[in-house]
Amino acid sequence: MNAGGGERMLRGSMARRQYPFHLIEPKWQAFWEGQQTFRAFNPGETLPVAHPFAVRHQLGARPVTAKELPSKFYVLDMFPYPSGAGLHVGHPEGYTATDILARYRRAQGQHVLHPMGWDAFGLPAEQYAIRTGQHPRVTTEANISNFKRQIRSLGFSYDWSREVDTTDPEYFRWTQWIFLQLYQAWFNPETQRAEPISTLKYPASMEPGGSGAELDAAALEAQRREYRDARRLAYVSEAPVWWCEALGTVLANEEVIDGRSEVGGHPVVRRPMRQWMLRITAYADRLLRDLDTIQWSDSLKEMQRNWIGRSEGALVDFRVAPESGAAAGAAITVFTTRPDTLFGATYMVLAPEHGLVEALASGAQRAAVDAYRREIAKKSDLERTELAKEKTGVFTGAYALNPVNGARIPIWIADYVLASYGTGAIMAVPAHDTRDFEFATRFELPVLQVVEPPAGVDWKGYVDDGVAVNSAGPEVSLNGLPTPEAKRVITEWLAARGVGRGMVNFKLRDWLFSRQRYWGEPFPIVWRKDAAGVEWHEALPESDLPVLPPRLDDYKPTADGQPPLARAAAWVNREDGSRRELNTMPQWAGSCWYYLRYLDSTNAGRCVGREAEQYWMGTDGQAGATPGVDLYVGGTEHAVLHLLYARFWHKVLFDLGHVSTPEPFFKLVNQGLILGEDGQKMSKSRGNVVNPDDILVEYGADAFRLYEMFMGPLQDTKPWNTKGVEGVYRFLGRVWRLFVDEASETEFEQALTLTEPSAQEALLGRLRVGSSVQDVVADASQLRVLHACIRKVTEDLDGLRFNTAISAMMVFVNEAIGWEVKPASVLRTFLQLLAPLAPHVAEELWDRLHRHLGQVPPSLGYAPWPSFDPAFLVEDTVEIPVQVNGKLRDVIRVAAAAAAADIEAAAKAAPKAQAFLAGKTLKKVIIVPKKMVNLIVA
RNA sequence: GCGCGCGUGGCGGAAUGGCAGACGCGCCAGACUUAGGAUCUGGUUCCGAAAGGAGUGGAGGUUCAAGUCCUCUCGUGCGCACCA
Repeated sequence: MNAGGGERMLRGSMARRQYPFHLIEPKWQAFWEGQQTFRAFNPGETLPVAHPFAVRHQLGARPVTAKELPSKFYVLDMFPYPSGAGLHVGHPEGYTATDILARYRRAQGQHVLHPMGWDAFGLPAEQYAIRTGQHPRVTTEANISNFKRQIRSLGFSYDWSREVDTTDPEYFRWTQWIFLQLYQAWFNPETQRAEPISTLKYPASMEPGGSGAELDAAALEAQRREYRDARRLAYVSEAPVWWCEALGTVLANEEVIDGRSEVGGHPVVRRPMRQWMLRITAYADRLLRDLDTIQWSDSLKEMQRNWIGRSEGALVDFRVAPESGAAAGAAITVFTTRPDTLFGATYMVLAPEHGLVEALASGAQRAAVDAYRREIAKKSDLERTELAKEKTGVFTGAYALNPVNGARIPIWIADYVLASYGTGAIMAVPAHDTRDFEFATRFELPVLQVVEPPAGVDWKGYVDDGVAVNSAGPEVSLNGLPTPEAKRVITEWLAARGVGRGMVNFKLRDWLFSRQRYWGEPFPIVWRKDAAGVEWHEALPESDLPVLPPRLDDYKPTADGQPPLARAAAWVNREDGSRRELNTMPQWAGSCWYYLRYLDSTNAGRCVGREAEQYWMGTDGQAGATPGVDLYVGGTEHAVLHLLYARFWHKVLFDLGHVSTPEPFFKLVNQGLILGEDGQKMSKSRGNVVNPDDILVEYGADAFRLYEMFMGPLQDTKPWNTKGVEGVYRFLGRVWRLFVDEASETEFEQALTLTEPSAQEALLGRLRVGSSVQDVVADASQLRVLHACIRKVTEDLDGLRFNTAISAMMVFVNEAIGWEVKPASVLRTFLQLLAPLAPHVAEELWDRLHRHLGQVPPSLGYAPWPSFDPAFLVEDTVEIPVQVNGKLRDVIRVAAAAAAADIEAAAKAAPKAQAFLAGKTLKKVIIVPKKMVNLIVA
């Protein structure tokens, strides 16, 4: 906190501080740190006897067992990338919400784990290093320390003893270790889970003494190695990847948006390179299914479902017609979700990149095909999608035979068919597929109806279910069958004939896991050459972990396009002749498992200890424990990538027995975006960025926290309005004045102006609680106001409705400020309600209130959460609206327990209602006790 | 194009099918004050002097009663986007 800045603000736009937050906030932050108030304890730890958690739960003096510990509550924030720009107002929105929950649950007696850390590998620090030669470690540490200062200034109750940093060798040692688990595992399709690679069964020909006995031992092992390496969960692929020249690295599919890099918006091109991949596709089905077992928003689940993109259909083999040149007789397999429309296929389309195109292009069409392919190859992906309005393609000159009826159909190539989805080839059914219809129209290809839509709907371009027509071949007929039935019949027929089979296809691709960067985790992998000169890879032993990156003077890729690690020849070339892997892992790696490291962040022997993992993930038999993280809060920008990758890793670790829950994050909430005051997305170029530091100097952390929550529902997108901060700031000022004696306040203010900032905190002692605060019994109306507030705040915090919880506290204060005598017990309870949201001012007033009463203040953070007594909320009489024909006409006050007949009589007697009853016949009376009465007249 | 949200005062927003607009901002009036951009009190959906009428994007519907449920429609935000 910058006291000088605060003084400047006082003389500037603000006339007067509502209360001395600038002294209170650092004071309590220092107190919490000194007391380690928010430490969470693992089973087996010995708690300090004086720690408020130990006191509350009567633990301490000896190691605590998991059974003795209260029920766990793991509330997690998405940890930030510590950028040089510092915190923006979006970060603390989620952090404030989780902090409120953490404090609330502690008060309720739960054992709260609320950690924070740093996702600190990443491109900006590396690019800065390239420009300046400054080691990314230096930049990263400076940024972390700035972020930490900012986060601490907001008074969040993190257990900093569990802080993690993905760039710390003691952290990424375990990131590398998890990679080795992936490397040493395969996905067994029979058990549908990952198993150690040692359980992999080899084909008979590769078994020693099998039909491959003619091979020598080395050749056999080479074969087995190739077979094995092709099945690992971490494997090497030569497939085309997205290369970004500007960033000097490849990117994952997910990091490429419209043909440009997600980071920086640089152009990317498709290029074949040797890359590490992770076999996430093996988990597609489980990643999809298990969404049903977790509490995420529907929209988020839907995004993940779309990304996984499951579709059921069939593979169908078409034969290339005999006269079609070099490829004659070859099979072209297509994937279709509509095998029932097979009789309507009037042409086929292959992706321009399809492997058979070369052999198919014949005669007169050869030149056209080559020209088209050259044209497509030149286009960036961006152009390909932009130009998608008009479909293009060329005829190959070849024909294929439809397996159902032998029909001879032309084979085209077109870029509307993607090489990377399905088989890269389709059968085109223009009558019942929009894209095929557009293409067929453009190139005047025949359109043949095979589905009869409901009456009145045009069959041309009809893509939904109907009844099959014109679908009879020599051996099979679908005519008259509804679409689902037709699909089933034809798929069975294709399978029986050996020309097709049912198939489930996914959009999800394997995860491209290597990057040509310096500032990331090195792979624990080396490369060797066998006797035949074939390169193969080998895992380093666990004892070699962590594999540290080498020191470099220059962080750029080498002149011949090698990653920067290649510059460290002494590091790359090992004494035994092997060479280290030059790639590093992507930034996602560290964030895939950080929530596990928090559970046991200093464990030197395991990524997470079993007992700690089972306690905090709720699988050790605690009654009602949530399986996994209880609440995970973060932005939607991670809806697919981080959350899908982390679920994938977690499932692998689960299969291999390292964690005990199938899903990591049980409940997840996305906080909404905070827009600038102009309603536009905050950005430097618009000049509408709000810096939390500025708000803190002027209004303090408590007002900032309160405002972030008061703006509206956590999940909603909402605009910032600094005037709104003033509103909650004034509220805190009223809370302050509820307690503090006016005369002492004035005296304090005057002393403040005469005292050096460094000595000001001592002046807080001059403030006294006002004489209207007395140790007296509260009256019924005061208790009603208090208990209504307890109920509302409790229910709203449970439902994450922070905005309405704050509103309820405002209602309480607006009432209480008018009381001539304020019962200390009522104010004390109110401070407990306020504490999770505005902890600093609550602590200060809590402390003063107890001293005022001559008591030693107990720990506010661990004081049991107040419960409300419905008895105090009961009112003798209630006000209920009187409607006539459904319209509000009057309001009557009746006894809460009034009989229906009495209510009816009172309603009829209500003066304003009577005016509408006069001369009418009463037809019906509807009475909802304590709610309303409706008189129906005609 | 497809999928998922969301449309309520001047603004942010609140309302288990039961008094629409809680709470806050802003605005208006008043009190205190040398002063107010501090604080306190009252008012503030629209039309109307009032009585009263209208009102939750629009049009229908269900219901004694609809911001809330149903159908259609318009607008808007987000996600995916030639995924066969």
